[in-house]
Amino acid sequence: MHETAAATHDEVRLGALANSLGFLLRLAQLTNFSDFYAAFDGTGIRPGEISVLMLIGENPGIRQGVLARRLMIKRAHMAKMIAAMEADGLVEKSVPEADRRGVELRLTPKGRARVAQAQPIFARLDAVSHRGLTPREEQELKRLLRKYLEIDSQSDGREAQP
Amino acid sequence: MHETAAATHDEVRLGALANSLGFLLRLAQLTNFSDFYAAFDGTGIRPGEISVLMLIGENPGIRQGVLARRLMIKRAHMAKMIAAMEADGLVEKSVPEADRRGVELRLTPKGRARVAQAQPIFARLDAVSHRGLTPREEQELKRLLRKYLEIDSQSDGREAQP
DNA sequence: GGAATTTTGTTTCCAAGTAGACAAAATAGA
DNA sequence: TCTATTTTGTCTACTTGGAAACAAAATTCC
Repeated sequence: MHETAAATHDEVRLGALANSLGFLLRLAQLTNFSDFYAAFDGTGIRPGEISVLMLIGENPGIRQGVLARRLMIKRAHMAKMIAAMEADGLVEKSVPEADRRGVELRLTPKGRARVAQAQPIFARLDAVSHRGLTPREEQELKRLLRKYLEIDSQSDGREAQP
Repeated sequence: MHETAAATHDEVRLGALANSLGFLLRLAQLTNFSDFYAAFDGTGIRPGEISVLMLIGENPGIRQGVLARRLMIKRAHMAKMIAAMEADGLVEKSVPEADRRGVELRLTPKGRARVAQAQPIFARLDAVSHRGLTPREEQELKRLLRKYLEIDSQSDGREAQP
């Protein structure tokens, strides 16, 4: 029996979307997230939480607005995340004398322990999440994404030391 | 005056995250989305809506479960999106005789008009969203993402014709 | 043929994230 | 000084998406 135009066998024509950067990025991110959740299964660690903790660990005293801008999420949402993490004892806030509007963030020992717990899982995930790509291609993919995002891979955004 | 360890000037050290595929994909997707919203400003067209409409247009009669799987969203959410689009008169459902559990989707004339309206904006967006990349690099980025996703760029997921 | 299982879509409730208004503190401008 | 603007974080809705339970139809297994 001949097939009609209706899609069968889960085969889906993507048409113009197959060449859309946004569409490809969205699917790639969802794919990677599912790898993340598989790797961190049972730990209760989520992508948003661990990336915030890692950035605070790398940048002690960072302001939450700066963190929100770098992670491209809204300050309102960052406020909620930080409040929850503070309630969990992962992060501590301090109000700097120089500008009492702001809040400086630092990891507590428990927060540092959480990052340390995640580190090996994170490393293993990154070593296995290649999917169809060769290691060489994955490096190239990351390089292109960093260039797209205008992230300087070596300096990690650190200021030059005079 | 010498700086403390606290991050100033919005400079944020990314540390290990700068080499994390998931982190880079997330930021890239958010960046691209903001380009999308800028390009489609005023039209009321959102990424999820237009991608669903385009896929239905390319695959008349597609089942909503198949669509959900391809877009990597949950059937529950797809049901809500389709219900809203049907209420807007963009999509029509029909129950196939062969399997009365399922629902086949097709665009209405209004749905086709919406896709036609989006097409030039979409094309222009795709031509301008390069950011730091050269056109050559953007093509390579898309190729790597398709390979990561195991999407066959030429066939668009279409079955081979015997 | 008829009960168990699976598939498909839906419904309800919950979590993640955004939008916009707000208050407090800092800064700019006369 | 002292008002006006800006910056920073927060609060209250609202939107988007997922988890789990459910119903109806199809399929499997005897």
